[in-house]
Amino acid sequence: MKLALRHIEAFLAVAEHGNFSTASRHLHVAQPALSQAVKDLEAELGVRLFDRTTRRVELTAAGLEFQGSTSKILEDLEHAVENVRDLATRRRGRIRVAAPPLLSSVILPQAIAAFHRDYPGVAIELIDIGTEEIVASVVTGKADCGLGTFSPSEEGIERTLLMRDNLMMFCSPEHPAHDLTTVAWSELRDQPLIALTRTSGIRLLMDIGIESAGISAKPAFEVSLITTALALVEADLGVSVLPSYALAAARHYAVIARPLVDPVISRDVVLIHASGRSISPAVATFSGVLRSYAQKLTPAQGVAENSSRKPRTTSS
Amino acid sequence: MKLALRHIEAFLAVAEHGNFSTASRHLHVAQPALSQAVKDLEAELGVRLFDRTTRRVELTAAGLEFQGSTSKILEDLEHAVENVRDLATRRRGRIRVAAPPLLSSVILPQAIAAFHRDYPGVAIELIDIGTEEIVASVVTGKADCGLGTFSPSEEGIERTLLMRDNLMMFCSPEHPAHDLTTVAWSELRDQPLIALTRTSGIRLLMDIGIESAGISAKPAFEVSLITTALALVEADLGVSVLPSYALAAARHYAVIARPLVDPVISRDVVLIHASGRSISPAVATFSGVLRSYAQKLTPAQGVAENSSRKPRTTSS
DNA sequence: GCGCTTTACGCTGCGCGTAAGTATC
DNA sequence: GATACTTACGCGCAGCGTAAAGCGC
Repeated sequence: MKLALRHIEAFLAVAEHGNFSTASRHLHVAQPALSQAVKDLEAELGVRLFDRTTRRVELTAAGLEFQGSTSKILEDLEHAVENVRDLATRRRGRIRVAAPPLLSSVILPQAIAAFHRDYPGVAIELIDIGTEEIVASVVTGKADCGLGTFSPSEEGIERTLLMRDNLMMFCSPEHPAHDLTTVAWSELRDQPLIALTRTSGIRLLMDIGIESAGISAKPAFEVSLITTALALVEADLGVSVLPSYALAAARHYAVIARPLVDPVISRDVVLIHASGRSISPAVATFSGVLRSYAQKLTPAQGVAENSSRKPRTTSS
Repeated sequence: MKLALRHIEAFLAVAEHGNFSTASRHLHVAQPALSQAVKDLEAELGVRLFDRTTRRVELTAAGLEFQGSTSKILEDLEHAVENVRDLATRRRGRIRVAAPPLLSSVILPQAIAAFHRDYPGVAIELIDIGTEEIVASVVTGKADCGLGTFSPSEEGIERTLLMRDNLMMFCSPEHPAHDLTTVAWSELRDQPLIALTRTSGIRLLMDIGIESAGISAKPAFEVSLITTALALVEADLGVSVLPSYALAAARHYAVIARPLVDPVISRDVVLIHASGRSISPAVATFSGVLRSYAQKLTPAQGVAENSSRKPRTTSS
């Protein structure tokens, strides 16, 4: 014979109701089933738990003691189950998302805000670190998921494409390029370049573009924050090379953007999580929210300027 | 689907061992049974508890949390079961036995000592109160069992005969009655009587004997303690009427005893417990110990004197 | 290819419900 | 005699074990 929760539940129900009949109705079982269960439990414990005639049912000393301990235990178990179910239903949880600075300030804030509206119990921790540290964070488990652009050779991660975009040139509306539809990399020759620091993934792509165009542009400025770069561009101190989704970050600046061609350098922004490790329900849902926000941003692809501040239309 | 202890146990075993195979051996079940149990549990909770490939099995965040709570809960349950089993095996428990002063000092000390040797974990509470309060104590549950002589009209109690004995006259070895085999109640006429107080059950029986003999003996002394009565008897200040088992209490006194006849007044010493209420395992065992000690005392029936102090034999 | 987990499948036995029995008030 | 617990009995299904099939190393 073996102890099971049904035994405890039967016992507690009878103890609480003071008789078998109402307890059986409360448990949605036939009354003889309860008699059997309590009998089995008593046999298992070797003690009589109830003093019962056909007229009265009341706990023995042993039963009283057993009720005290088991009722608390069963309550704790309920809470444990409830707590882990809360994880499943996203009523509770934690998401640690690692992302590079640009993405942290562009897509993530809105996505996090939207997710938080729907699942206020889930704590979101945003780890804004350099792209090169993101894969390591995810693989070692310091982060649950990560955003960015990663080399296909990276191992131990699963990828989900969020969006694909091309690099664009950002410049002041007064810049001579403002009437161009596209800008070739070679046209950056002799332009004062406002570049991101070398730890940036974008900087690496920019260097590739510049090299493939056969020019050797030397950055006039090197900044780490995209906002700094945009401010410098707005002041017409030079041009910058940024992904198209930087437009979202640029909407408070008087800047325009033009697609860079020859070559078109595209960049896949993906969501990654550790392969082999299961994604938590909260992360799975968050991933979906992120995708939808990324798609909202994707139509911006090809938009060449910041229309909110400079209501001037350019041919796409 | 319904949560059962086997699910929790399966989960915890796998979590502890880190793989299904060794866990299954440890639980003495086939390995697929574990897979099924864990799978069912995960379905019930709506969360994946393990990240498992065929090569590695490790807890998810949800699983880790669930392990923390359930392992403690299952441990508590083990303790609860163990504790109530201790009651069954008499490793633990409590016996509250109500007894009148004489019995408290004669049979009970030895029986309690013997019981305590075998079951040191059982606490024994000796409630020495007047006979008239004993039934009430047992019926109301203030005591688990009671000793004494009770009217057959008493309700709500179950009786177990411990011993039957007759009233005897106790006197000094120098008393004229020392060469009598028996003493008739009528011979108590004009004897200075050392009586117990009216709350004593023995006193009631004595009064019955005196009345049936047609004499009207007026007590010279009224004492509440049997030891006091024996001391007075030893000092030859009078004779006393006591049950034969009082000899056991009298073994330190220089007193002799003679059976009282015409009529022989017998007294059933019984163990009682509340009817309808189940007797605890400890009380059941204690009852047996008491019976055996009472039987050891019963041969004393008819022994007329204290042989240890006065090595003189009297015809039975 | 080996060792682990999972899936498939048949069977045993547990536990439920229905029905009859028993005891208490 | 009414009511509530217990015993008896048959059945369905949960859960186990055996066997076969994925799936990583």
